[in-house]
Amino acid sequence: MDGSPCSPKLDSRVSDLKSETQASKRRKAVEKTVVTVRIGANAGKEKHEGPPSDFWSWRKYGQKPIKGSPYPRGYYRCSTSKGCSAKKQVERCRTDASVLIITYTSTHNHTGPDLHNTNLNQQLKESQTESTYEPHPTTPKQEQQEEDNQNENHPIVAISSKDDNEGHNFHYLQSSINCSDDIMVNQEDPFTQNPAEKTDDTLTILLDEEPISCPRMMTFATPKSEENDFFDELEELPTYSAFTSFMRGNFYDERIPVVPS
DNA sequence: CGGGTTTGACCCGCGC
DNA sequence: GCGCGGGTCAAACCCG
Repeated sequence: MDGSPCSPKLDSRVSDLKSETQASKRRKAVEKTVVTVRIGANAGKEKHEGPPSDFWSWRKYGQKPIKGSPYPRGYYRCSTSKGCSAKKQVERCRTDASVLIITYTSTHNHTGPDLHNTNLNQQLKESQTESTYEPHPTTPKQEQQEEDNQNENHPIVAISSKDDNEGHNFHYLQSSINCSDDIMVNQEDPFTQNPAEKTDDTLTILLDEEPISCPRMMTFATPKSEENDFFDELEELPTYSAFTSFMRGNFYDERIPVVPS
């Protein structure tokens, strides 16, 4: 990957092009939304707990082992729209494998897959499809093991809003939906605190036996029985929240973070 | 055939 | 100034 048109030298030019991207992607961090998803400890499922997060399509563009964490972090980019710079990082809580930490970076510069339109079914379908993107989506190769341990039963989600500088730029606020109980909105990064404590704490608070409301939404939203079932396992609150929100018609208003940059 | 995933290498920010 | 670690890119491979 270097010999081609992108030799280290050329990189300079590339950097020029991606100067913006790089600049924002680095540590500077732009808008960040951290979503903690708790998947049933060992639900007993062996598929995947995937981070569907939303009905957008995500394409994995990288994966890296994180120091101190036995689990790798996956990097996803929104593939729904070409120019969309929305990204997300999916990683497992090192202290609690049943906890997924999904960090959303940047926002979608496009509307969802026309959820409001009549193609709801299609959207749903897509969303289901994307659910396959998981950290170990189509390739049940190795990590399968890890995932096995935590497949969900009670999807618990904690959403934390992180801003780049100020301290309160935006939030992925999910309105007070049915699942609101299941969703937790934190203002701090789940990782900044004591993973063990916070995770445990936060997640514990979340729904633990009320996954019904969410799954239900999914059900109603997803006419597919097969995928539905399948989805049932991976679906997370973010999806619900998004769904619910969008269902309420405030979807975007609520999710679109306002980044003063 | 197209889209997506995997994997290794490269680049850059940050901490020491 | 150096090293570490994180984040992204790109080519190859795989699956639908």
